[in-house]
Amino acid sequence: MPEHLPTIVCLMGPTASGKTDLAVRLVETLPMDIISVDSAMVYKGMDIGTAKPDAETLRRAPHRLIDFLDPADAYSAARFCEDAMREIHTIIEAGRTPLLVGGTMMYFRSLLQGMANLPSADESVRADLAAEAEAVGWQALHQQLASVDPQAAARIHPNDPQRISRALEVYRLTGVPLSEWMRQPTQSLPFRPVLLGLVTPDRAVLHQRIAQRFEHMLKNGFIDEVAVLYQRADLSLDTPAIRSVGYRQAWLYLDGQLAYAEMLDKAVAATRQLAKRQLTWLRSMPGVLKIDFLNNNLDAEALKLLSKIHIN
RNA sequence: GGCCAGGUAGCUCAGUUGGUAGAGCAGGGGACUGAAAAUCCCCGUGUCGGCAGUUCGAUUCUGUCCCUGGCCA
Repeated sequence: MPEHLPTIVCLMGPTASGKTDLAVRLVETLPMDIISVDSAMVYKGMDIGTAKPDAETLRRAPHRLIDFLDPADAYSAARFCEDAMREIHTIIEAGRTPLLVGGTMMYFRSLLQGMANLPSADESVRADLAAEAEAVGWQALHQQLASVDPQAAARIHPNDPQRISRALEVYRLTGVPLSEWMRQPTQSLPFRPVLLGLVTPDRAVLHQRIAQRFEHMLKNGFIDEVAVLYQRADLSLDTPAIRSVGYRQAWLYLDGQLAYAEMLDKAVAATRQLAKRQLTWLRSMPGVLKIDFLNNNLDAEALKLLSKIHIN
């Protein structure tokens, strides 16, 4: 890729791998500014459970794209791309290098590879589809999809309501099948991305950290944080924000559907599963420089990798 | 100490009228285009508590021992 493009650095990794800590230390020594790539930290009032950096940390290392959205509002990969592009440009214009940090791998992929110019979500179409599914089942809607967009139907599993719904939504909104939309070329990224991935050969240690961190969250008032959300009439288990790892289980606990110990077990398990999916993304993503986050010279290692690249 | 119920996958349990066993959860791998911390797909060998007996063959029947829970002393 052309050398004259401005550099952006992407620091990726599974939950509890220490991304934020490393990023904060990096921006203290390098002329970089942090953009968060995290679908849950965007929400206000969701601090403890998302492991959002505290006020003191944010003063030292400001994060863009956190803490600006109400939990009742839906965010999306497309909105992230717009927001991130805006922040990236601002940082580059200031003569600095953007450091994109987070674990929402689809946001990274969308930003780096671009997205088709699809219509955004439409609540009323979604409601119609959900009602139809209630009546005839998702399998029937999958068949319906097969008749208007065989390509999408072939790649979307009949048991995957979310994707069946989205594909039919796009077709109903535009009269053009999703597969057709996705054929349009996306414009290439006007930056030179440097990809760093925090990984470790020892999954058991990551699991341990995940368990410890959730217990720490509980000690720090996580349940109280969720209780505030639970009291709101406009939030439910159908709200994307409330479906987040930990929040969903705490919600069920507050609702009396889970005992405390079950809530703890299930929340920790859900976090492990999230980490596994993030690692799957990381393995499939080309060009990622991997760093073992259990390495005791983590900072030096990261700085060494960054010293080899030209930052803005 | 006596009686009863159990001891089967990491966990909770099902099952085999005797032909060496299967679900859920956990775990592993994968997919992923406006919900993505979401939503899905694929993956099940484990001395069926130990030992002995009956049997062509025992995880299954019998005996005995060990362990756990309950009731009675």
